[in-house]
Amino acid sequence: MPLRILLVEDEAELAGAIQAVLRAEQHIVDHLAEGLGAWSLIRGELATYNLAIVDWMLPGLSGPELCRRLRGAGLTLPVLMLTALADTSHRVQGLDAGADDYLIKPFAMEELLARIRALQRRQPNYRELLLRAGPYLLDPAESCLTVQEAVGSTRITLSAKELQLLAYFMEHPREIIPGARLRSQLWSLEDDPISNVVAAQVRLLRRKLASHGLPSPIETVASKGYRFEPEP
Amino acid sequence: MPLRILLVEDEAELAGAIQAVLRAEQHIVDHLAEGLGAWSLIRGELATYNLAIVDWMLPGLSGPELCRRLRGAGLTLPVLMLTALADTSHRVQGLDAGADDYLIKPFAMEELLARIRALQRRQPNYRELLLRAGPYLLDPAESCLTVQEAVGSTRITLSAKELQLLAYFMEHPREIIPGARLRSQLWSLEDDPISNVVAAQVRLLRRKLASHGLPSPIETVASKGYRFEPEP
DNA sequence: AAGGGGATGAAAAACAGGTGAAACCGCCTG
DNA sequence: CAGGCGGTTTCACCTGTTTTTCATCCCCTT
Repeated sequence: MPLRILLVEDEAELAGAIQAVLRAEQHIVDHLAEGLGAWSLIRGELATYNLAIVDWMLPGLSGPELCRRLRGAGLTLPVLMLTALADTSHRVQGLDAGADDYLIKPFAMEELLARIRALQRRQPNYRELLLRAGPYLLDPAESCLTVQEAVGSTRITLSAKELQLLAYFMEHPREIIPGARLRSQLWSLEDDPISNVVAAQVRLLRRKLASHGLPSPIETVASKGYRFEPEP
Repeated sequence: MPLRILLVEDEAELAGAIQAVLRAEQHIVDHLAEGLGAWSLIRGELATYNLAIVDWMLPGLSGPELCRRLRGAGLTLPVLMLTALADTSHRVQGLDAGADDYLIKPFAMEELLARIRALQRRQPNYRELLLRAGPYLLDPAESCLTVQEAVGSTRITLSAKELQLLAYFMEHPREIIPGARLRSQLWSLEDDPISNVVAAQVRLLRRKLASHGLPSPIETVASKGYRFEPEP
């Protein structure tokens, strides 16, 4: 399932490579080059991150320092630290600061991905597979949706964005969700803030459901947002 | 839920952008370019602010100085300070002065919004939930009103302005509220002062209630104002 | 009786969101 | 490496709702 990841790395080239790889894995990535901004971004609650990848050496607020702050604020967000030094003394410092895992540069991208998966599995609230709301059953691993109907059920395979969107809706059933919230939670903060991606994607999702003969569970609440209504 | 926000920022362009974003979120915004005016505006009773966004560097009364004065006067109004990166070394000064949070320029507008939400949640009297007066029950999150009746109850969904207006009435039950006060509390001080938005909006609200078969709890006290009377 | 503030209905303006076509992009395949 | 493909985003335009304005009208106060 796609994760929301904060990457804090000041070497532009490495950062770019990591972003590309993570995005290819369908993750939503925000990138910052310095620690103070990361700190404020996480505190701001603009987006809910599932993981932070933090370089050891950063201008301003260093990686371990950022980590310490996070822990100090009571946040359990998994942190994967990147360090250029195989130095064990640093390792201890980092663990003290509250990092969850280490990767020593240079590393293979495959290993980064593996570490991320491992870290996620270790999460206490690690959501094993399915998400259910009313007759809707979402399987992020297969990225497909199964809907119970009066007779039998329908199975629909979803694209990455459709999955993310529907997952967010299903995690907040019946709640009025402003378009702007979907925007900040499901799209990287870096891209153009004036665009109607959200409306467009909602439309695609609605249309896909409709094309399978299902009634749309997503209603629009005029100038307030969208609402996912599991029961008809 | 919409907030009343005072923005004190002397860079015209940034100020404009911030205003636009906040207004898009339904907040009511007043903008000033210097600290002294802000000080007097907050002390005056023209409007009651839920939040002040204050630039660090201001002509006349500086941000921290304004902050200190507010605290000195015993006001607990949350203050979000904007600082240029160069001023971050002064952070401690700002905290001393009594600011509640910081944002380092440049920042993403989305982040500003998130900080504002976080700040509100931190408020001691933070009332996420419901507002009640007599048989009227207002739910800002759902932006709907539920009215208890002899038999059963009626649920009405409200638009943004209707919600703000009714909330204000319900917070001041039985009180005679001059139209001008609604005007200054619920509309930005900047827009055209000669217009009958208030009367028009009161009318819309009354009409909406009437259309659901409810007696109007809002009466007009000739040339004095309006009164919200929860019990019939 | 005059004047002012509010009430009213219609219309305009402002806005959010919906829509289809087209562009774009990474990826796979021939 | 070109071409095709599915997924995603953008664009320009359309629609429906909310909010404000405007031009009266009404009624209470002075």
